[in-house]
Amino acid sequence: MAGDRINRNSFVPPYFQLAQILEQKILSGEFKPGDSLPSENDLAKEYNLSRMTVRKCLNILAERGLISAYRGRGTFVSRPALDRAVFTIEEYHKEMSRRGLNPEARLIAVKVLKASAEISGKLELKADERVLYFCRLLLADNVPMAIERKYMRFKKGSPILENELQYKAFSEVISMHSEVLPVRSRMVMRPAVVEEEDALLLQVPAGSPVLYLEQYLYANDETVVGWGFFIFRGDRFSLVSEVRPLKGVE
Amino acid sequence: MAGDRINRNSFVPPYFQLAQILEQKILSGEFKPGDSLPSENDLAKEYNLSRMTVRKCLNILAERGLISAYRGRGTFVSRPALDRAVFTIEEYHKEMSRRGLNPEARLIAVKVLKASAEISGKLELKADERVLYFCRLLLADNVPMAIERKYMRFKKGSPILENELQYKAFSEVISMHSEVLPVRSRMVMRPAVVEEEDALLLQVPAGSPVLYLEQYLYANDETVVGWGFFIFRGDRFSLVSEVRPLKGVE
DNA sequence: AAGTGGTCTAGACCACTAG
DNA sequence: TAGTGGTCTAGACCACTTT
Repeated sequence: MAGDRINRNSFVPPYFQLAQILEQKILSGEFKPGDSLPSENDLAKEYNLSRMTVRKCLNILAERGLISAYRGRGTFVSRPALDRAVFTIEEYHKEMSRRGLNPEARLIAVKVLKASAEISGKLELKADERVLYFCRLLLADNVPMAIERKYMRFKKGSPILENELQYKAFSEVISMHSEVLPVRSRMVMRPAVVEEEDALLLQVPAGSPVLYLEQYLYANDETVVGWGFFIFRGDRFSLVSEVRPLKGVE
Repeated sequence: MAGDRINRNSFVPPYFQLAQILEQKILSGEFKPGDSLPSENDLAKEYNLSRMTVRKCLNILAERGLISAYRGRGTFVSRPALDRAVFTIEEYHKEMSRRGLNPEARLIAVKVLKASAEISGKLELKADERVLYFCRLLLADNVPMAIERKYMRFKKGSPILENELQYKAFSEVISMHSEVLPVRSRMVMRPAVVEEEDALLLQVPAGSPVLYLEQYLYANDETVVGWGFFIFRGDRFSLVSEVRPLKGVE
């Protein structure tokens, strides 16, 4: 019945070999959505593995959404979640390097401002308290890709080095400028049309579609320690979600 | 040094208790980014657990990005990836239910078409082959949220029940209409401005910002078995990415 | 050589589900 | 009651890194 065996001399560990075997049986239709898999004990016997090893393999497949386990009932093949998408945005420099582009950041402005109503609201400050603001233009292969505008609580006597603002991510800038470290983030993304001032920086017509990506940073005590946003060009920046096969992993 | 103990009478399993303890030590700054954690053997001794149980706990923290383990060197606290975002879009009905909204789908059109150049390209068909097309208007609490337009290879003599198109996700529609099941997906998201025809359906002004979400579905042999897209209203639909504390899990 | 994480084993007890 | 998955244990060997 088995057909496939675990190769004990392979560099690929047994738990991973079994995961590949089972994945193939699922993708090829031998196990169909809703079917139950053999029990963990049966798989252990069939492939001459300990139950813990079988479980490690099943955990991998479960993480990938191919199967679901239910205590007392068994382990079942899931309907693949193909109408679901997961989009990941890395820190800008990593994101662009990943895409094979040459990233660059140009510092457009650094200022200490009295917080406007909007900013003091976002940063949970009293009106007119002072905040540190900076603006960067993010490029890839010399083409403007995004504008970044960020605001943080201003700490007297802690100078910001312009040099740092060329390379550091927002949370790193805060880490160095403040004693309260950000430990949690919240980001909100929505489509927008670009306003005139930003259109000039991005070198696109006013009214072009863009992605507006808002960022809140929180300290361990839930204080907001930073707020701001990115504006990404819609014609140069899209997000991709893919379900990858197990083969290519590691 | 320890301070915290594992409560063996708790319903919370030991591996999870230890994960909470270690997470708190990381978030509070007792362990700082770059610091090494005690070795797995030391943690096992300190908390009176077996090494496998300690490893299960560390895996949880590693999945969440709080720590990284290196063979031969040790386990280290990571700088939290706060300038990174992960956005998840569920299948429409689930997504809206999750947001506490009442989802609904209205079938606008179902047709068998000769594939245009664009469609036959996307579906890897010869020109003029026939494709099945449908269009749905997706609502939440009676407000239009999105338009969905989908195309799939047409299979003669396999009727599509209009009823199904009210509830089923695209990949399910294909599963029932075709023998070749989709097992893999690819989605691409970008901002756009809405065209007049779509603006009418969505009840927004032409030129309003929208999210354009393209979907490709593949069979096990890499054939494209479905293609299409969603157009989401930008004023009603945004995506949120949050780093959650361990406490709230399960 | 000593210490680290990665993997594996052969048991065990438990909570839960089903017949 | 028998079978399932969830958790835990106390070992073991390995590849790798550091000293």
